[in-house]
Amino acid sequence: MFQSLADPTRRKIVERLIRSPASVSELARPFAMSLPAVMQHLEVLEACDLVRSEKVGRVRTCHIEPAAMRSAGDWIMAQRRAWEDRLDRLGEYLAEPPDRPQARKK
Amino acid sequence: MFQSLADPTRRKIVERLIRSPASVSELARPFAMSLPAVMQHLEVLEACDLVRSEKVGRVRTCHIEPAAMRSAGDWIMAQRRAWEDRLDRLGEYLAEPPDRPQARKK
DNA sequence: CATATACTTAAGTGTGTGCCTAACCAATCT
DNA sequence: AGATTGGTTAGGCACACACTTAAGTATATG
Repeated sequence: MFQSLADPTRRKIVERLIRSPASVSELARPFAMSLPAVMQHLEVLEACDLVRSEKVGRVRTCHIEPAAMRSAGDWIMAQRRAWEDRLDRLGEYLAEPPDRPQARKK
Repeated sequence: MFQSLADPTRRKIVERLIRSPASVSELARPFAMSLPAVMQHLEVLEACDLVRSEKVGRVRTCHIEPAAMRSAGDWIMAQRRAWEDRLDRLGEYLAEPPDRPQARKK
């Protein structure tokens, strides 16, 4: 999932698809890149359920599946939250009398 | 930044550092991996400002820098928001009379 | 001073990733 | 039917990445 969003091309594709669904060649047009290359990016995005696509006639239309996006957001938010909790605990600690050994190692 | 979080080892390191700062070898201990390997992960994390570290005596202590984390979270949140806006607009569209050509191609 | 500890640097290796070209279907259009 | 359009498959190539081992360097410790 992060692996997937690690590539800038793929992020651009996501940004594009957020605006509206699009066909493969529509997605490929803005990039200075062969069509197969874009296809492979789409495969990656589909593999992690960020994007889904259906083929009608000869055109495949892709759209976003926001559920996966949420899970990546969740991880980051969880880390951020944990960090803020830690800051809070640090605040409490600093509020206590400063001469306390408590150097408990291992 | 996403590139950085793409690696599971690196995510584990971040999770560990969120709990509290730690030395390089402390960070390395849980992993079945040589110390230099962990160092390289740390370099990546520092390169994108997710982690910072100072050396005192012979031990280097690492801690998180939450600002960078926020920026990745922001991107995801922006996408999520845009998606929700889009759903809203779709709702408005569906509320309109359904017989409208508007097939504007190219 | 000698040894152990905590990193650091350097160099090398196997695998993965992103991209390409070329050839190949399968719907549409004339 | 024949040409065009939209997509797919296959193979290959170059570089980046995640490691490794081996050999440092600097700071404690006995």
